[in-house]
Amino acid sequence: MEELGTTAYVILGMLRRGARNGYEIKSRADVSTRFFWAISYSQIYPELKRLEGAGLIEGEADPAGGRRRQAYTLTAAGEETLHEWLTRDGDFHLELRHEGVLRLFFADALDREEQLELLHSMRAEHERARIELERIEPTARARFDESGDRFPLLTLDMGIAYQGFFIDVCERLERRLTEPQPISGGT
Amino acid sequence: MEELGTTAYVILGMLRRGARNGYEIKSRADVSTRFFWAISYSQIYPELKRLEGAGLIEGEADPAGGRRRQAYTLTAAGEETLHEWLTRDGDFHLELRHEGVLRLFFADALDREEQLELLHSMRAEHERARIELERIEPTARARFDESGDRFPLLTLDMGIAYQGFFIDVCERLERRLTEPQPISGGT
DNA sequence: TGCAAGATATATCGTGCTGATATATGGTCC
DNA sequence: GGACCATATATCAGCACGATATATCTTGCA
Repeated sequence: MEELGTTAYVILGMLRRGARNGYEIKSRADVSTRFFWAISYSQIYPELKRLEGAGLIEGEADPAGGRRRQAYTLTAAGEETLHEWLTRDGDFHLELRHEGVLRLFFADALDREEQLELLHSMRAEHERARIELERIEPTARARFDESGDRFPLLTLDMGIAYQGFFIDVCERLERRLTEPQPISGGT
Repeated sequence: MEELGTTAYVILGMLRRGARNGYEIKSRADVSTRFFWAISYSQIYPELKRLEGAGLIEGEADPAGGRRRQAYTLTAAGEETLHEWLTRDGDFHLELRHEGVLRLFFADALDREEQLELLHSMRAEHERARIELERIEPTARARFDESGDRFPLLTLDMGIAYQGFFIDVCERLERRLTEPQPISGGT
């Protein structure tokens, strides 16, 4: 079998969690993995067929009234493949795209006041993001209490701390730029 | 004029910094913006032509011996466009793809020992990344001393702290998972 | 002197992903 | 009855990545 992309493992993992079709996978991902690994329909539906072809999942017709629907489940091979990925050593895919930091990188083209405004609006952005995550938190906590699976809640709390990291960095830089004559760029 | 993608602004910014052609833009980006906004040749060369067509940059033949080379410079319009982007309020593009956190999200499928190994190898990955950044730091510091532009150094230090954030998170989680009976997933 | 290896410089291809849109049906509310 | 939203699948244009191809210039060293 060819190698699988990371998106394929999101699908396997979500199926293992109890998601049954493409729509449910996407809905769940949109309130969880989206923050560190987004997926879209145009990946999900072709990938479901590919995974079925590879024998990692099985689908059967599951119409809801007159609406066609396909219900998928993990096969033993699929379960094994997911486990292999989860325990694989190293080879992490790790990527950040952050337009705020990018602008900061070029901020020498700005005057002091504009630099401060950039930091301020960047901080505001992360504060909005943190609030969004904090709104999800009670739901995640409730689901933990039901399921006993603590990892979704744990990664959510990581996300909240992650936003906090950027908020702190912005605040520190804003303070430093406000000071009379800062010397260097040390940590 | 159509809207520009963020990559276009990387190019404008790099030209403003003194990069002259596609190769130099890519070389510089690979040791700086790469860590928060990666770009590739297949974006750079078509984009240079597009930006020239839009009047934001100007290119002239600049052969090096028998090797063809095109030297670009910012126009006044390009400078202005860059400034508009840098001072634009909000609308940040912010995106993370982190396979380690994703695996952690699904880590309920693992036993305790495998979970610890996942955290350990994730932490090792971030430690490698931090060391890579720390190796660049003296160069960035020297360039700051020459140019007086502190922002590249500043964003590099942010990157180092960023890796530190994940290292700390992993350590904390490793400790918590080692403890006898942790209760919840609180921060 | 010869020549291998690496740096400089541009270009392109396959693949994957995003965001938007299209198409239906089912359920809820007034 | 009809408006509106949720459910469910599918696809397309555009952007981006990573790898590779091509060619020339420079460096090192035997």
